[in-house]
Amino acid sequence: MSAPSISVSLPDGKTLSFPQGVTGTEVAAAIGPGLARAALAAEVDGHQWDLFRPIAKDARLRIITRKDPEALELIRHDSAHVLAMAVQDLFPGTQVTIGPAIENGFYYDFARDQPFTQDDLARIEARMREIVEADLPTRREVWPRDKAIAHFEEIGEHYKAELIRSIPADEDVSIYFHGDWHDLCRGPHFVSTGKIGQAFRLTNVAGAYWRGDSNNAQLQRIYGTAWRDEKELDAYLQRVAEQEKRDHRRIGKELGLFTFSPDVGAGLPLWMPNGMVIRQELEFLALQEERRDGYRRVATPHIAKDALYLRSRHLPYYKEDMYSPLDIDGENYYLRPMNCPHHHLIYGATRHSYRELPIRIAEYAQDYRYEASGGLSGLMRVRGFCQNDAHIYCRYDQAKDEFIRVMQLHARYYDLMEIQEYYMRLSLPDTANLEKYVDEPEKWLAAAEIIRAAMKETGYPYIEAKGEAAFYGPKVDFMIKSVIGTEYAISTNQLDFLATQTFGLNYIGEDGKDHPVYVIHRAPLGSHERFTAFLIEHYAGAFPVWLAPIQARIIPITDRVSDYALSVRDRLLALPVVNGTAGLRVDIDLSSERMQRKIRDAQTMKIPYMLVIGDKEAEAGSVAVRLRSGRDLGAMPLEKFTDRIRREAESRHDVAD
RNA sequence: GCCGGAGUAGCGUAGUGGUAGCGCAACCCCUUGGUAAGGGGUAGGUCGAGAGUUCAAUUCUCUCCUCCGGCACCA
Repeated sequence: MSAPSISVSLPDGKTLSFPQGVTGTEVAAAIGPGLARAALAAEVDGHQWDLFRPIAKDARLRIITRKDPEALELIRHDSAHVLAMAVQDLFPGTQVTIGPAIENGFYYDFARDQPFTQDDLARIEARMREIVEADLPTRREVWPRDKAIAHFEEIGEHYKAELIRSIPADEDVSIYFHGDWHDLCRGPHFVSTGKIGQAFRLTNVAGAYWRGDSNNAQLQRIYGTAWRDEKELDAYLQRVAEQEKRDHRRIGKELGLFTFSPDVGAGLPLWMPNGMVIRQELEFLALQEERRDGYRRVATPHIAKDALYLRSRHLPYYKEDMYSPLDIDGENYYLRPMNCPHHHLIYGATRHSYRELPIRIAEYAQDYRYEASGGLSGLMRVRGFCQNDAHIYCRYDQAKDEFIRVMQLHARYYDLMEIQEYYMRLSLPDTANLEKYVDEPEKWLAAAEIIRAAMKETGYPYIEAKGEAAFYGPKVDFMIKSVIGTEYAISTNQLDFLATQTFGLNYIGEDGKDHPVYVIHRAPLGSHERFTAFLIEHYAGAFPVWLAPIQARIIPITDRVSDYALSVRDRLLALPVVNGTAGLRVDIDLSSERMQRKIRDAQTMKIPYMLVIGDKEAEAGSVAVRLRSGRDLGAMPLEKFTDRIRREAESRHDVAD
């Protein structure tokens, strides 16, 4: 079979053929410079999945089939256009703005005074299906910029006109027509609306600022999801349903992990006994790992005077995001939003020789930030949280190796928690917006170099992002994915060259003189709050033994064995466990319910082990072990069970079921 | 903070301009049962808070609180 060719229809009715992969430049040369601007239809004999592509630079004209990753993006982008068509059809006077393809689907932002309702959404979706059914042909035109501005102003599309105004004056713009409807668009698009297919859904309406700026007017954004076929759509909807089932807010309630109260305040979680177990175990893990890496623990107050944050320079940057100060004896005390300044004071309290460095100061520390009310979300975004914080004070020549050690510490945690997918995001200052950062260009460059070198050396995947740095230095965030693929920004690490100035943090070098220290801020486990939210989703609440709030529940079948069952519990509670903060966590169900019911209750609580005890077990001095997977291990001597559960708790690795 | 939606018992929910039901959980009784819901009964509500309209408000209006979906923000 010969490769399909691309035929280009010219305005005068002639058709030219090109092989696949021809570039826009080549086509332009063949049809003449005058025509390159004209309407251009690229089409392939007998092929369903061709597309329009502007003749520009070296863009390749090629056929996109359903197998191409690009096709999905086209389906979504075309869907956004069809959504806008449907909306303008049903709600005249609504202005269009932008509508891109995004992960899983698309959206379109509209300017309209009246809000769209759920009912409107259903009507719009129905209209979209008709437009797809009608299979309207796509046509591309290239207009001079000024003509486009005048046109869109004339038809009342002021947002579009504004968009075009930001394009350089000598550039042309492309306009895509689907039937009579048209929109400014870079393309490409399919040749007709029918190519989208019907595997799409409108999902929700939301507010969104024009051009992403909260000083601008707010538009109405309609979101949709779109796929190649029903099967993909169903799989996606199922994934969403699974995410809802694993939602940490829901499971947190079901398992009694944490709660909130309007009387305490938004974003201030109350940790319940079961949730506290997870916090304690995480903290104990950090304690062990950090001791291995030479950290020393400190404890510092939750409040400080404004003087501290003026000195650290946090106050001017973040005043709006801090709780209002307490006025005590005429002085302003702030709830601390971070621990860095406190730790700096500890470093600075003593003179340090170059021989002592690096000095690593660690604290699981409670912080308070007055986060915007609309951004709060379960344990993911809170106003009171407890950070796995530490600061490393080191020499310039040690910074890279220290940074590498920090990243390796992350990897150890991820390994332990079976986090397969993660990457680092290096955040540098936005060069267009430099007033947000400390003005020390050379130090920025030097710090960025150290971090890049460290990241390269570890070999973990990373990306770079502009404009996300801390004001005092570049930042490396770790992004991790749960088993169902949701991404969490879980840990943040920075290389700080400012603290040495603001807090006078130095060390005495071999030459007997003072030298500045570099400070590494790091928090591999992030906060208890967010990390727990992640773990809940990751494990769907079925925590491994070392984290499980209740590790084993004893289920006596009859009252006759109550005494034996209680003695089993007491023996389990008395066992020392090396890694556990307080031995095994075991309870007993002495209610008069039937055994089946007790098993169900334990299952619902996702307790790893159920120890069923009846006359036989009491007689033999054994326990019948059932796993939450449903597997029945049968009766075994208590010692055999304790060996297993202790090994699991101590190693932090469950035996495979 | 902004746009939109919501708040009824511990949890999940129904409902109405004439002050509320259901399921699960809780408690009591019967049941002593061998691996995911035995049966019966009892109790539990300032219908998120405050104000207004009304003869009468859980229901309509306003303000506040809290939550949800986004946006903006995220040291």
